[in-house]
Amino acid sequence: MQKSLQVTLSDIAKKLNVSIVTVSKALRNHPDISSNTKERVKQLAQELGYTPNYMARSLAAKRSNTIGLVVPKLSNYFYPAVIKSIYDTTYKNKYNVLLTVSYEDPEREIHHLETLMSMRVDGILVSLSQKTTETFIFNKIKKMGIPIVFFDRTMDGLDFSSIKVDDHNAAYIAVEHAIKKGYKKIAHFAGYSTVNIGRHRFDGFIEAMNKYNLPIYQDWIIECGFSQEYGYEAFMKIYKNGKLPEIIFTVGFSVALGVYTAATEVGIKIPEDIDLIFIGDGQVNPFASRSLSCVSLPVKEMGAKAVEVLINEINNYQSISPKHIIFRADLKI
Amino acid sequence: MQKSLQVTLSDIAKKLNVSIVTVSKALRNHPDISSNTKERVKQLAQELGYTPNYMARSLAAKRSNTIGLVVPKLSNYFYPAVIKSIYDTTYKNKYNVLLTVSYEDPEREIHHLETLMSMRVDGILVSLSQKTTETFIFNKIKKMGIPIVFFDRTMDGLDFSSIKVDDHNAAYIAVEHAIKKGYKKIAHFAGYSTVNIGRHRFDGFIEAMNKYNLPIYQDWIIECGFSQEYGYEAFMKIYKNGKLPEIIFTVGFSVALGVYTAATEVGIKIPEDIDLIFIGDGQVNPFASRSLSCVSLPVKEMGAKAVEVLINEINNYQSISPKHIIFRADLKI
DNA sequence: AGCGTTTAAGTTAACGCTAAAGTAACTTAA
DNA sequence: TTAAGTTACTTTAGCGTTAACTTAAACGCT
Repeated sequence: MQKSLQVTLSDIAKKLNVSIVTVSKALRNHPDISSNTKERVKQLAQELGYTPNYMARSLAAKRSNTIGLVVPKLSNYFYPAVIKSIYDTTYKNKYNVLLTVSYEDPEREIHHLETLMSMRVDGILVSLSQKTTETFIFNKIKKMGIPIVFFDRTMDGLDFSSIKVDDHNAAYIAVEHAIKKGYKKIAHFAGYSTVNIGRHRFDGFIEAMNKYNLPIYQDWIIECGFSQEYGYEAFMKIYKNGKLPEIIFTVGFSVALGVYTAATEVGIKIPEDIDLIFIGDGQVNPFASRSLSCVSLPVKEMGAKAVEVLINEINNYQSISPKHIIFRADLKI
Repeated sequence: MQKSLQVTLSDIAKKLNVSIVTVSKALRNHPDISSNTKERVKQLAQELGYTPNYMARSLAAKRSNTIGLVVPKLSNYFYPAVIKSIYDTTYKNKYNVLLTVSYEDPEREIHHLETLMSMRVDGILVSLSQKTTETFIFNKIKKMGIPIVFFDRTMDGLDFSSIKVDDHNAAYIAVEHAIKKGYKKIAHFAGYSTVNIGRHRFDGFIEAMNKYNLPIYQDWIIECGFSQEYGYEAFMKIYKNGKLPEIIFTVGFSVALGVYTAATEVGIKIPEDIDLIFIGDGQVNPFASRSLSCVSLPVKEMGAKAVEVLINEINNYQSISPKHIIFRADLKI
């Protein structure tokens, strides 16, 4: 119990009277080694509680079999869902993931990116913080030969692969669906126009309304945040105004939830009195029983695709040209 | 551009005509080096875009300045909130965090723990998956000399430090508060009794009821899950039964939310017709405006304490004796 | 028997860095 | 005046692995 706490290849080698390299190869199932020796090595490794040292391995092998992941936050259903998908995909591909969270802070984002570089990850997956403006770090990463793939929150003008959702189209689909259901008085509880998602979805709303020549009432367009409280407040606001729409299209699930709460509170039934449609971002739709429609983002597919593209770039680093993949949302009725 | 992509200490050393070690020390602010040389080294390192190789550093220094974190999931407000707190605390202490998620799967949990060991983290913070029964891995980690601290979800009979919340007491406080407000007919929407949290909170409920000699109606005790849908269903169930309590004590925030939704849907006002009290787990209480009470867990404090205890064990590895810290919840009115 | 091939190892030289132990040139103190 | 620091470096020796090469024996074939 006083001995060095870490069991190394050399410990195993000595006990078995073979060379260190033989042990290393045996544990990695290298064809050089006879199945007999492999067995003996593995057996002893197991007994001694050998745990490979990834630091040493990565240093020697010049690859870490690890990818870095930077997300802006963990709240909201979206990120946990994408993360799950990314985890599952990397797990299948025998990569490890280093997950970091920037908490929407560009400084931390850079810090994490530096750390991932220092850990010599083989590739990096990034969803940018909302306030990120500085691109210096990404060029540095590129110079180091580490491929990056952006997903969801990307930045224009960067020469890296990106996986995005067509928010404009998602909103368009939602509104078009509402229109085809026969609604004409359509309200939109939008996200902040300063945020990409909010803006794109708003634009999609406008496009659909224009396409079908429907009037847009400013009173029914409420720019609010993405969370439940905002939906609640927004609904109360138009409720007090008195003039009610036939359907409300909300930027996201949480806002819809807020609307639902507010509406039931004042005795308005959903979807009978006022219908509701929203863009879902990963969560199971608990409204399903109440036959609400939603446009759902292919969250799982996005995560998987991001990993796939990244691994591909890792394996063909010399010859990559940035791919830009845009997912379209599905209508769920 | 064809040159080796990674800038190393040796590159800097050659250009400055000093030894590698001088560069290494200069960058780490070692007192051996004159401030003049330090400046020159740092300047050049910056220019060349030097990024330290943590693999090599950890290997040589035999410490990684990194701690591993294993949580069972990312959904529910609780974990993201604790993670944030852990991040903030480690950041201040100049440690990096490797965050992994077991997704309540013991197999993945072990996989992640092995990975963290292989990465030679200096210490590990674990919140167990619900299905974990095997303790072999923890003893292995101990043998490797890596300290572990459990938080929130711990396991009895393990000789490691733990940071917990007194769930029993939290429930007791909640129920006692209800009783002191004058309520006698108290319902409890409980979590699964197979889950620690659910059981402990249930016990706390029972204890308070007994203490104040209040009758417990089986019909008002509904064992359900921890999420919104369950709260909704549970409420509908007692609503259909016809006999309504004065106040409902729910295991968690989400269940309370479900109750609220269900109640408003059937025209019962909260808190006027039926009051509601719950145990909050990190989320801001959006009911605040409606003057509901909740018992809130000191999530932030827990995360910070867990890190503090772990770092202490890292620094005094030879002489540690497991600490068991139990946080008590606060009543928020 | 002689030759190429296969199998199952072993040897050597890194990977990029740091701790520990020098070293040489200057101080300082009694 | 000289032993004992101090300052600012350098040298040496790894940390635990792996890639690339070398070696030795055994095998099959002509």
